[in-house]
Amino acid sequence: MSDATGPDAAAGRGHAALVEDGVEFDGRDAALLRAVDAAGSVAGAASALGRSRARALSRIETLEDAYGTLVERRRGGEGGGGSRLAASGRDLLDRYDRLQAVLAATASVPETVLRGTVEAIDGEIAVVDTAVGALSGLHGATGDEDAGGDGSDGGTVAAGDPVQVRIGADAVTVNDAASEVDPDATSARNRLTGRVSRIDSGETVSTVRIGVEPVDRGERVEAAVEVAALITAESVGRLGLAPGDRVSLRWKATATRLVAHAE
Amino acid sequence: MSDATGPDAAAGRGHAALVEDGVEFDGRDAALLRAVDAAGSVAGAASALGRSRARALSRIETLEDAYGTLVERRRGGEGGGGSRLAASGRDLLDRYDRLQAVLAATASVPETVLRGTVEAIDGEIAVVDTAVGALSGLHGATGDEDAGGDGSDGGTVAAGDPVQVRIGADAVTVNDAASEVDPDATSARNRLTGRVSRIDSGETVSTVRIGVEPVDRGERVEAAVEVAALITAESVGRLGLAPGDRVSLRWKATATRLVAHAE
DNA sequence: CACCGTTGTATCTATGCCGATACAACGACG
DNA sequence: CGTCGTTGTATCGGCATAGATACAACGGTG
Repeated sequence: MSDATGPDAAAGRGHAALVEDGVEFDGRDAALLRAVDAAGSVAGAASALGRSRARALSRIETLEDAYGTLVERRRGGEGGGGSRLAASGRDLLDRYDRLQAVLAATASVPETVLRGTVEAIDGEIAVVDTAVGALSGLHGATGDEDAGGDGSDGGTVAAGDPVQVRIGADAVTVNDAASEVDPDATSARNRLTGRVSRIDSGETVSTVRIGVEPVDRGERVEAAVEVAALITAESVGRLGLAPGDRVSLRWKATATRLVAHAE
Repeated sequence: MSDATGPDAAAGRGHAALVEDGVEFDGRDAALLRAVDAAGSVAGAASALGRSRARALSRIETLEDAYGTLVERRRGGEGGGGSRLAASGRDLLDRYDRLQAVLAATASVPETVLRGTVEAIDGEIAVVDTAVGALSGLHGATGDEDAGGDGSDGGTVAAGDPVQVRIGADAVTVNDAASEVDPDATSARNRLTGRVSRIDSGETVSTVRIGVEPVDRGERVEAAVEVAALITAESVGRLGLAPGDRVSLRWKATATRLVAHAE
C-alpha cells in the first residue's frame, strides 16, 4: 500500500484463521469473544455487533465443541444472568492476535526469495544450492501434512528438488565486513558478503539492500542477487552504512525457510 | 493430536488466504490452479477435483478480476482448446505457498511470550518494560488497519499500553557468555544472559530453553522467565551447551513483535 | 465440412449460514 | 411471588455459493 519501499513488500495482504477440529476461528469470532468480554453478556455482545443473538450463541457453542470452554454462561440471577470470557477463551484470543501479528509482519517485512535446488537433506535442515552459493535452512516438514488443505505445498522436500529459499529481512544481521567475528562464537551459520546498494530509511527502521555477487559457475551467468535486511536506523548510523560499503551478512539456518517450488 | 514430539508445537494449526480487492485466494483456489496446470484444461481440472466445471470457470473469472490474468484460456483448436497457467498465476501460487510456509513455521517454531508495558515509542520501534528488563521491538502498525477485520488487534500501540512481546525462537542467537562480542559490530540489540535449563534435541535442530533472571523490582516477585531459542544441533555441539551453562542471548529488535494485549 | 472437446453463458436447484422471531427456563431482587 | 434480562431452543425466510444441466461458440483435425 504505502509507497515504493519495496517492490512488492506490502502486496501480500492476507487473512488468517485458527483451525481446530475442522472449525475455523476467524476475525468475526474474535470480535464476538471480545464483545462478550466487553459487554458481559452474549446478548449485549450481539446487539453491540449488530448480529443475531441466537446465531451468536450457537456459534459460540460450535466453537466450544472444537476449542473447549470459551465463555462461562450463567442464566438467571442478578441482572438476569450474563456471560464472562473464560481463561481459555482469553488464551484463544491471544493465540489469534499473535497469528495476526505474524501475518502483518510477513506482509510488511520484505523478504528475499532465491531459487535453488536441494543439495542434501539432514533432518530438518536442508542445504540448497543457489546463485550465491550453498545456503542452509529449515524445510517446513514438521511431521504432518495439512489434511483438509491444498495439494502439493509445504510438505516434504527431497534432494534435487527445486525450491524457493525464503529469507525474512528481519532475520538478517549486518556486520562491518572488516571486523569479522569469530565464527565459532555464534550460532548464525549462513553468511554472505556484498555491497550496500540501497538504503530505505523509515522513521527508526531502515531496509538495507545488499547486492551479492553470484558465484562463478561456468558459462551460466546469473543475475546479481539483492538481499534485503531490516535493521534499526540507529544501527545504520552506528555502522556508518552507505551505498557502496562492503558488509557481511549473517543469518541463522533456523530462520531460513524452504518452499517446494513446482515445475 | 499426533503425539509427543513437542509439548504444544502443533497446537496452533491455522489457515491462511491471500486477500486482494476483497477476494480471497485460499487453498481451494490454489488446488484449482494447480489442477489446471496439471490437466491442461479447466474442464479436466474440475473433473479431477470433482467440482462443477461452470463454477470453476466462474471462480477463475472472479479471481482474475482481483488478481489479474491467471489462466490463459483458448477455445477451439487442437484438442478442442485448453488452458495454461499464466506466469502471474504461477507467481500467485508461489505467494500462497510462501504464506503457508510462514504459517507452518509459526505453528512449529516455539515462541517466547512476555507480558510488558510500553515504555516509549519511537517510530516503528517500541521499548517495552518486561520482567527481564527493557526490550525493544516492532509494533505491527505499518500504517493501515484491516478494514473488514477485527476489533482491537494489531494496530497502534501507545506508551503505557499493556502488550505481549513475541520472540520467535528462530530469531534468538545463542552465544557463549564468556566470549563477548564487540557490541558495536553487530546490529542485534536485545540481549540477555541466563542459564540453559533444557535442551530438546531434534534430528538436526534443537530447542534450547534458557532461564533468565527477572530484574529486581522492589517487593514484586516475578516468576522466572524461560526464553526459547532454536538452533542447529551442530551449534549446540560447537558451543558445548549443556543444562546449567551460562549463555548470552541476542536477537534483533526487528525480529521482535508486539501484540496489543487487551485488559 | 462434419467431428470433437474445450471455452463461454445462462438457468434451475440444493445447501448452508445468517438474521429474525418466538417462547420456555432460570434465578436474584424487590 | 412477580419482575427482569439473560440463557437456551426451535422455526422460518433471505441470501449467497456451489452443483447440475443445457446450449452456443470456437477452431484445429480428419
